[in-house]
Amino acid sequence: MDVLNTLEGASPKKDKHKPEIAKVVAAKVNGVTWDLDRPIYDDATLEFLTFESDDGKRVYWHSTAHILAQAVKRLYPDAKLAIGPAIDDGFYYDFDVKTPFSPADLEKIEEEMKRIVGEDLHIERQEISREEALALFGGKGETYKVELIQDLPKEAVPSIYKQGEFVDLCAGPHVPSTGAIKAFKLLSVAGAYWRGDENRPMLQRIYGTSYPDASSLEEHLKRIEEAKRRDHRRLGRELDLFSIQEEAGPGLVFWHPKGGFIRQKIEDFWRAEHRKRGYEIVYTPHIARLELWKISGHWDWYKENMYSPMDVEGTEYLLKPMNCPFHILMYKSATRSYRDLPMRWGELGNVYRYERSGVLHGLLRVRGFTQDDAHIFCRPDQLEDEILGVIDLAMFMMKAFGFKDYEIMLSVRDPQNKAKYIGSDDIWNAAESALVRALNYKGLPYVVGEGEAKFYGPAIDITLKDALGRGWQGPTIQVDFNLAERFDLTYMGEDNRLHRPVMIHRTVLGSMERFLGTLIEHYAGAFPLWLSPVQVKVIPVADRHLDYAIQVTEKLKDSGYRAELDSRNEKVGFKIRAAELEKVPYMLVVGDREAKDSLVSVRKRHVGDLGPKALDEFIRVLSDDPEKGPAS
RNA sequence: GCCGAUGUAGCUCAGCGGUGGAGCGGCUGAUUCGUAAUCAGCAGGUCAAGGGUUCGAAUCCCUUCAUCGGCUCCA
Repeated sequence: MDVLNTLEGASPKKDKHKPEIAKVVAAKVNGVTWDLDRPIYDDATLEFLTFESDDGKRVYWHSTAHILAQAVKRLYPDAKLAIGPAIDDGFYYDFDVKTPFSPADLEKIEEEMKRIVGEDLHIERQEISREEALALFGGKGETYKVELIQDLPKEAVPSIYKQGEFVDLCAGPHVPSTGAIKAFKLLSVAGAYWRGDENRPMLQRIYGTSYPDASSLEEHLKRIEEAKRRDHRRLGRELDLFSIQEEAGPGLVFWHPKGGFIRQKIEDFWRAEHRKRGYEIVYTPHIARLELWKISGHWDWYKENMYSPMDVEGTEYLLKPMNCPFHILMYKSATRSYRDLPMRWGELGNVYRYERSGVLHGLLRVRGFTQDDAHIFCRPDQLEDEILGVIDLAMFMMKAFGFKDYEIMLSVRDPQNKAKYIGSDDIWNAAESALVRALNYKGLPYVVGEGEAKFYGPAIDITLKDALGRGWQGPTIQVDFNLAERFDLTYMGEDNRLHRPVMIHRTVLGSMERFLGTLIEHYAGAFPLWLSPVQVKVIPVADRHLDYAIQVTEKLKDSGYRAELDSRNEKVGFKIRAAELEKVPYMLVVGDREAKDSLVSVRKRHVGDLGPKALDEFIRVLSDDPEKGPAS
């Protein structure tokens, strides 16, 4: 085969559409990412990749991971290499080492990496046979690499990348030399199981990121700081919204008055919106006989998430991890007619699930939480419309809380492990196709998540994107033909015969805890007007303005706004600062000037002084505020 | 649960073998002030819990609990 060309000789400078050559990290040849010095054997479409593109970033970060591995091998020759991919905003590399890395080790490794970058080692691709690859890595004692080679698909040709003394098994591509990596930082070290399997060895994973220039790296580090600033655990304490108390137990949430207020506001909105859409609100108990959970299948399929039974006069009871069996029992409390369907029963249901201690995280992963749950019982011919209705509601809710972007996943069974799920293939296929039809009807793009289904049915799971572009677990819509079967649910059809209803399990917020946690981070604690526990802070300049300040506060309260007076004996600046830190949307400064003419000096959160206004005019400002509340 | 780190006043943190410190917050007093911190005084801690080493432990060791960063798992 003749080599027609390599990209080394290319001179992209001649073409203004091509990026500056120094910034090119790799190329795409016929759509496949390609090393710049890898031969091209045929006519091809050619595209240059820079760091600006997603593929380019991946190449850049992956190359940095190799430099990390090389540095680790230099400093710790006994370390065994596992894998080192690029991730969303950087890279990691897993190592098997006798003693875990310390933060001080990271600094040493970083120093060595700088040296490798300084050496500007040429990065060379080479394709070798499977036997050669096994001999090469086997000879180095790289047992993880050997396993990877053995697991390569038959047709795959192993490729290796060399830079100086370092060689790694890798599909590539990579930047042309180590000197291309300009700015990088190792961020953290953590344990990670080999191939994500908790029964296999725990490796040491080093995370890092890199950029073509120092200022971009700096920006990235600032984004990490910004995320820390928005951390709902921190804001929850600073804004006095909620707490989790060691004395009570981990994963159990205490809603303080301000957090409770926001939660209640959301719940009120939730209930009103559900009633409007034909839902009825129900309440059910927190415990039930073990026998019920056996019928539902939870005892067999969900046991590892449930707390141990408690003895009540010789009968075993379980704390509920889900609400569905209760709604099913209610369904069975009467004979249902086809005319009754669909029935949509919503409940803000408190459920308790056992979560392993290491996974608990603020409000986002707790042991007791309130699902904004609902179950729709419908006829098979109504199923698609009902799914569409839930999708609409979910979209409406996300919009109401300012989430503009989302990702949709169709969660299906793990094809390798169907024993984890109840029900026949037929039933699962029917449920899946109902969800797919609804998504297609709406023209919504989605990815398929194998193994992401619930034990009783497939689902549409929606991930919300917050103000920083981070993804959060949001609504879920699950189609279930199984529980109706297990509980022998029926309705009387038009034909005077008994039929089996279909169930939809769904949440549109997820859980109050997780949703509030998400919302706190999304808004950075600065809730829109309608959710703010305190909407207006009235700030008198001196004691003699107290009377007028009280009048203003009362007038606002009478107009239906949540106003609070800061009557403390402090200077205006102090109270402004306090109100800003409390993230109150509006502050009203009242002094001699205002008291004289029934004015208020308006200051808007994050914006500053808006100047004096008549009190009535300010009330109009409030009622016109776009954050006054979702249209409903 | 696993790997690593951490746990000192309500919060943020210093102290790291010789009988507990700061700032903020809180309380009290003074000040009456115009858009992100007025001044002063006072109170507040079995240094996460339990055990050990030591003449002596917040400090060293062990166990437990909790938290944090991840892994696995999830609303």
